[in-house]
Amino acid sequence: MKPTTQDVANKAGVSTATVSRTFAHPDKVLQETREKVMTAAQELGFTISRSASALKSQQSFRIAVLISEPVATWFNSHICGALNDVLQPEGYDICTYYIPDVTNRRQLFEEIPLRHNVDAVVVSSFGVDVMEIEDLRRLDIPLIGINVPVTQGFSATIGIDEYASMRLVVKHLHDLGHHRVCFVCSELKHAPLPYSADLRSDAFLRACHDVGESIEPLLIHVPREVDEPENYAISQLLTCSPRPTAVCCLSDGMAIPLLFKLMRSGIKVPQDMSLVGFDDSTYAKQFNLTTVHQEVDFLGAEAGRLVLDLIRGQQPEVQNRVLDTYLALRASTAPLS
Amino acid sequence: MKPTTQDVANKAGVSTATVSRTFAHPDKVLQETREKVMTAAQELGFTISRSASALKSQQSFRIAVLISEPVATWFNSHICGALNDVLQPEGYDICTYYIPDVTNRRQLFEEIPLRHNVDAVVVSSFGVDVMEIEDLRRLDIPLIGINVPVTQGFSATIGIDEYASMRLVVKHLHDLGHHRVCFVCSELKHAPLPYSADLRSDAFLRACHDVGESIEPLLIHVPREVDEPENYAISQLLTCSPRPTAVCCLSDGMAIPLLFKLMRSGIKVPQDMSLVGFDDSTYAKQFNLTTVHQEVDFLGAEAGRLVLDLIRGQQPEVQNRVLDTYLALRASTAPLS
DNA sequence: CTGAAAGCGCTTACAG
DNA sequence: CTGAAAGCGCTTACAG
Repeated sequence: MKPTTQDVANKAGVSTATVSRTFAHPDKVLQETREKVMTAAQELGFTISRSASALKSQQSFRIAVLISEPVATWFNSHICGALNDVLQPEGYDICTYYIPDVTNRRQLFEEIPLRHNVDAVVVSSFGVDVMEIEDLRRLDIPLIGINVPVTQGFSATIGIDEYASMRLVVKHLHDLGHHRVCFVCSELKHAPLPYSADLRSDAFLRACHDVGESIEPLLIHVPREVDEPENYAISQLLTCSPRPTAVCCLSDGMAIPLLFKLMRSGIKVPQDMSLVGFDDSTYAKQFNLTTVHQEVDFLGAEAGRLVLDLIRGQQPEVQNRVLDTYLALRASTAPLS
Repeated sequence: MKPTTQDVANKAGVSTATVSRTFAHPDKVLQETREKVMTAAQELGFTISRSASALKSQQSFRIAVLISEPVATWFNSHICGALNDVLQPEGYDICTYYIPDVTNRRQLFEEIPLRHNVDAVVVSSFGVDVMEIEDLRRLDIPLIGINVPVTQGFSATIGIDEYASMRLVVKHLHDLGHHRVCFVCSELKHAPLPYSADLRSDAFLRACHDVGESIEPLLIHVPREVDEPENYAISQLLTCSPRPTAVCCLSDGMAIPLLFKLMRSGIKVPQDMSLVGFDDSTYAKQFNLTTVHQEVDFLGAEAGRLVLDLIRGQQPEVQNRVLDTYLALRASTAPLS
């Protein structure tokens, strides 16, 4: 009942080879023949079987995306959406593998049946250690990193520059006359991975140092197990003496609730305290939050194009590409009064 | 170089049939044999080829998820994540197809190579018209609806009851003594589909009607093309005379920015105006927003289980399942003062 | 440009 | 419980 290349071939009066070519390499088929085949295919409601194509052509048409936080997260959902937008039209499925735990992660890497079942692996926004990279490289397929802290071992990477980004923030606050600047570093509950948070707080400290003596950096580190990180942070902030006049957050996900809680506690933003986020994610604009904008959809789309290039055996123009971020200047920061 | 069932069979001293069975139906293989096979497989780094399994067993191990808004949306990202969590361990990939336009949507339905390339189709949160349902039914695979306004034609559906949910909201505001209650209905820019928004505002009106004469419903309809819906809504609200004392929003995505803007414009929530959202999505809790809570992860997971049941030929216990929602009572609503 | 033919790596009904 | 064997539906190198 289900039509095959054979059925189409019969109907169009050609061989199955020609039917196959019509779909896979239309340019290798005479236009006239192509039209006969397409007509026959349409009438039969024929579509190429992915499994058969895959088996024969030794591709799986699947791309694994490794994530360490749930998909239902601002960053990951945008990355996965953008990857899908680029890869689906080219015939590739994206398959997300959520690997929350760092502890037995290497074991998980082995359990995921990646071997010969995916055409490329994308690592989204977490650090992969040397051993793990080796495991992945043994698959002998392209390995693409998005916002990975260490680029070594990857076929190609793309991401933002944490340090340059934090420097934008620190510079801005410095220009506004702030001296006591605090960084709120809240580790995501679901991302118990060593790098990203540390990386950004390090970047903050380095940026403060580089901007000059006049900045007195402060760090608030919200433990992972805390239920209401913004309340924890605010308590810490209010007990600082002297109180910082500007606060940077690891992400908008921290900054936005903090903004709300500060308003509630009578601390005016930006009059009493300047506040800066990171990501320019949901609501940042509506809440007038000054934040670091990262072009996450473009990041995902370009990563998708890297995947395609590498699968097709083309070396990408830039192996480790760095995307610019910019400071979205809004009303949550103001000169020190 | 790539190990096949044949290689494993040779190494383990069994037939390929036994290797295959060890992976597909371990219970049909003697434990001793199973162990031999697994050892050989491990040593060779063997994994079953999905394409070959798929081709031979006439399954595709792919589930299409049709969405009308981007994945990078609160609802869709949670649904896709939950579906993946349930279906991936069972060997199924979920493939999201984003169908934004209602205009040539039917054509798109035909272009998506679903035929024989997916084992089930999930429609997430949009209305599918009669013709489209027919197209999908012709695929002759399970058709599952999540929060679909019309359940007819689906193999099974699961979702919340819009009317019951809005009734919770209206009842609550009524109990608090509010009479002039406004519903802000902002159509999502990316979801130019007829149903969901209309459905909920209808539900609101019906709920108002049913709760009694004393409620005077008001509707603000934010046009799709408006750039800053919350500003549009607030302008409309402030020009109402007499001004409504309570506002319900189509979703938290509207309510949360509105809450912020109201605070900014000196209108105190809840003292001057009560505010209710819908979804209980990101930040709703942190912002003390009274809202309708829908258990979106559970919804997605249960939909995944429906998919599995139907693929396996089992009729689900309930064909059209309705999940309860509840009113998350928080500080954005208060008695009329 | 097109066709005949081999074969990708599994699965499963059948026989033992 | 296990094996021999057929075949799922394509693709592609080769020949014409």
